[in-house]
Amino acid sequence: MVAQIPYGRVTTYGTIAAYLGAKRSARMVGWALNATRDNPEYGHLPCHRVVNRNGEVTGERYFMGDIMCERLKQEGIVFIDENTVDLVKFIWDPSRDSNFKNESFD
DNA sequence: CTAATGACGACAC
DNA sequence: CGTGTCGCCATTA
Repeated sequence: MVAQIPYGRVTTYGTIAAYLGAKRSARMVGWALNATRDNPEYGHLPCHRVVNRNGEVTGERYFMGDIMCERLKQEGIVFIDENTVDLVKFIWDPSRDSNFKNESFD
């Protein structure tokens, strides 16, 4: 799912969880991403494009250092704060992406 | 089995 | 709009 996030866009844990049908499992999304951390298979995953509901790049302090913020800025994401992106402008809603809409995640 | 915890979210103040 | 609470689900102690 995270791998489908378009360049220059971000999405939130809740959005992903909601789209997968697990609206109340936002934490699980973070947990899932955490699992990819030491998993070489997902090493290339654009996890820096996943932020929390407030647009805060919380994972930054947790494990990737400044990598996440730097890559986001590099992609044209506008930060409204030290570690907060302009979620209103760059939020990516999977249900509004025609290329992604047809994927099945039952 | 119970308690605590987390890359979180919604809601009440 | 910052802070406090409670809910969530999987994992771990």
